[in-house]
Formats: sequence, C-alpha cells, structure tokens
Amino acid sequence: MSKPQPARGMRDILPTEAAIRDWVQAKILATYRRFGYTRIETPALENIQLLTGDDGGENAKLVFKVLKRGEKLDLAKPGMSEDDLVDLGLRFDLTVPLVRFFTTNRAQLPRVLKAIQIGPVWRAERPQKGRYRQFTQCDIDIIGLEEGLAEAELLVASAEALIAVGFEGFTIRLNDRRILTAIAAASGVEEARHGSVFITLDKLDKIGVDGVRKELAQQGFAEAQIDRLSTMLAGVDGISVEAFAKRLGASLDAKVPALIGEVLDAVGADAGNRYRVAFDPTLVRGMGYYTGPVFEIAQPGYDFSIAGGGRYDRMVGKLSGEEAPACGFSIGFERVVAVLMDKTFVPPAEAKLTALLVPEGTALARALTAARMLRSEGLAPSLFPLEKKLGRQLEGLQASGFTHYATLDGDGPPAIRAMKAPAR
RNA sequence: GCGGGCGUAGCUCAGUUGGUUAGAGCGCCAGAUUGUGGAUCUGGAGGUCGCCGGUUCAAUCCCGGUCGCUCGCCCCA
Repeated sequence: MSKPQPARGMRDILPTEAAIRDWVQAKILATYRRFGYTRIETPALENIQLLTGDDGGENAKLVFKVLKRGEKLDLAKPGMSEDDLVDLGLRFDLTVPLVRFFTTNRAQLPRVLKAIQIGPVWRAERPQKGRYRQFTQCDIDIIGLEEGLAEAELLVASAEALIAVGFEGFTIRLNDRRILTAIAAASGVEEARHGSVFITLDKLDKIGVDGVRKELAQQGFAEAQIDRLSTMLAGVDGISVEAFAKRLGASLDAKVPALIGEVLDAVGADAGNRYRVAFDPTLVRGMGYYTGPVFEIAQPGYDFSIAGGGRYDRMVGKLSGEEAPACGFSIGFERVVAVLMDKTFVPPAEAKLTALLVPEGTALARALTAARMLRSEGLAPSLFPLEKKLGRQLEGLQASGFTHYATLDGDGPPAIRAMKAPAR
C-alpha cells in the first residue's frame, strides 16, 4: 500500500513553509529593487548544447535531459547515442541562462544590466541533508561593469537582503581567482591541474592542513609542491590581503590585492558592526567560469554556505563572440528558508486571519455579507461550518494559522475573539 | 557514481530466539456527557508487517534480490 510520493529528491511545500518562502522572497526582492535591480525570468528548459558546454563545470554532468518528441525521437534507428535522443535540458543554475538571455536580448537591454532572478534549478545528484534535486536560487547579477563598483554593490546588496530576512553576525569571505592561480603557480603546479588543487584547498577548513596534504599526495602531487603550498597557506587565518600578496611575490599582479583591499575596506565601512567582511585565500567556489573576485557567506552554526558568487568575465564572450564583463551573487534560497524553519520562524501576518463559524441553517447570503463586512474592516475572514466540538475545531484552525474567530449567530455583527494561547 | 542505516495503522514507534486472532500512544469516526475552547466515558474503523523470490511443516521475523527513504563520500546551494 505504498502511496504516491514526489519524485526522488523533489519535495512538496506545505503551508507553513510556503508562507515563509513567500515572505523571504518578498523581502529579498524588495531589498534588491531598492538597489535598482530589475527582475527578469528565463525558461526552465534550455537547449542541451548550452547546458553541456564547458562553462558549467561539474554541474553539466548533472543536467536532467529531456527526450526529443514525435518523429525526431527515432528509437529504432541503429547506433543511437544519448545525444541523438536529447535536445533540451533543465537549467542547473541561473547564471548560464542569464548569459544566454543577455546575448539573445542584448539590443533591447541597457548597457549595464542589473538583474534579479529567482526561480528553481535542477541537478540530478544524489539527494542528501539540505540538498535536493530541485531547489530555488535567488541571484543578482551585473553585466556590463568592470570589477570594483560591481563587486562592492553586489556584496552590500546581498548582505542587506540577508539582514532583511533576519540574519545577523555573518561573515562575507572574499578571495580572487587570480590569487588562487598565483598560489598554484608559485607552488609549481602546472596549469592543467590547478582545478584539482583548488577543490582540495577548498576543504582546508573542514579537513585541516594535514588532510589537504594527504589528499594532494594521493592525487600524485610532488612533495616539494605540497610543501611550498602549505608554507604559503600557513597561518593565513585573518591575514590581510596585502600581507598575503607579499608571500606570492611577482606571480600575482599587484592590482589584484589592491582591488580586493579596496572592496574589503569599502564594504567593511558600510557594514559597520552588522556583519563582517574578510579576506580568505582558501575560498575557492566550485564553478569553473569564475575569473576574478569570488565571495561566499556562511551563517554561524551551519556548515553550509548560504550565498556565493563571483566574477565571470569570459562567459558572455564565449557564447556570443562579443565580450561583456559580468559578476553575480546568489543567495541559497532553500538554505535561508531552512534556517528560518529551524528557528520556527513565523512571518508576520498582514491581516488578522479570522475563522468565521457559520451555524447550520444560516443563509449563505448572510455568511457572505458578514465576511465582506469583516474584510472591509481589514480582517481576513474565512468561512467554516460551525462544528459541534468547538474546542477541537478551534484547535485545528489555530494550528493552520488562524489567530481570531467569530461565530455567526443572531443578526448583529459577529463578535471577533482572539484564539487563546495554545495549552501546554 | 561509491559506501552505511532503515521500511510494521493516518503519525510516532513497540514486537516476534520463526508457531493460531500483530500491539501501544496520539489522531480519526460514532454515541453519551458537557452546552459555544481543549475535558471525561463508551464503542468503532483502519495493517497482504515496502515489493518479488528462496529456505522451512510454518516467514512480518532468516537469506537473496528489488524499490523507496535516510546519512556520509564525490561534487555542490
């Protein structure tokens, strides 16, 4: 007697969570609009070529692919491969579709596009705690601005959005892809293998220096390379970008630490004591498309990050042949909601949710009139038949969010009563 | 893609060293009592013990497979 379930890794959103999600989304959108960003939407499906290009990195392997339809789906043809059967895929992030959107609609868009996107993305990976195969992302991106102003504004706007939904005491970690490249180069790692060094480096806070050394050794890196790498990264906790740049010497362009330093100072000043911004040379970020500054926000007490982003200056050019600088910051909507659910957060109601209890035999017209009257007084009345066991009924209504009730008896206006605090 | 744990009532879980009719709490339904806030009492419905196969006189229990859920790894938000 197995009941139907949602597809693996997918989940239903129940009323309590849906209310939180609506509230979070409204807060985030309102914040971003005050920074001058405009909302855009792109389709859930994109042509498969866009998604399986090399810009998605590992994510490209996790695309949900969609079969061709009708005559184009010729299963009988010999020697069929997956590519022959598939022509569409579900987006795995919002950045690749945004770049496609920008190249498609460039003529009608402002020279500098500041876009908000909020919507579901899909990844065909194994579900796990806090990880689903469908999840919502909330991105802001700036296409058309070189590094500096864009990064500073994205960081501040995202931090303000998190503050607006009640987060505090978080830290924005900031690094730059070029600093990572310099670290790898100065350690004598050939360029083709930078990626795997970065991925291992990213785990430093989780597995420690010894863990990183061990993993690099397993991947076949030379003792000398590993030694140089760990010397460079020794005691970097809280190090200034200027001090760290000295360790790298000539392998790093001096403009990079200057830029990062300026962003840190500016955002730090704007933050005051509400949140922190810190340089972290071990911050990597998974996506292969990042070219410059990268950043991430973690919430104390949770081991996953709640926001991440960076600069991806090559992507537009790769797709359209015409370059445009781009930078974005993505809030992990699901994780923000998860944190609020943990706190059993209840969004403030706009109107008093009032159950209007209608005794048997009451004329429908009378019920509607009474409800209309309450609505005009700013309440949110909802009609239910009055049940025999009032206590039971009120308890149930209270559980689904009603804060007030009234019984429709007699001819006069119904008397609104507040629900009692739940008995313990 | 790789590894561990778990599938018994609507929910949370007991249980059987393999042996007639598989249990509790909560919830649900009906009635009584109360008579416009949760109480109490009585009665009731609801399970091919995830699915398929094997071992056995006998399987919810042991074995194999499968599906689902879950927690890690890889990777990621």
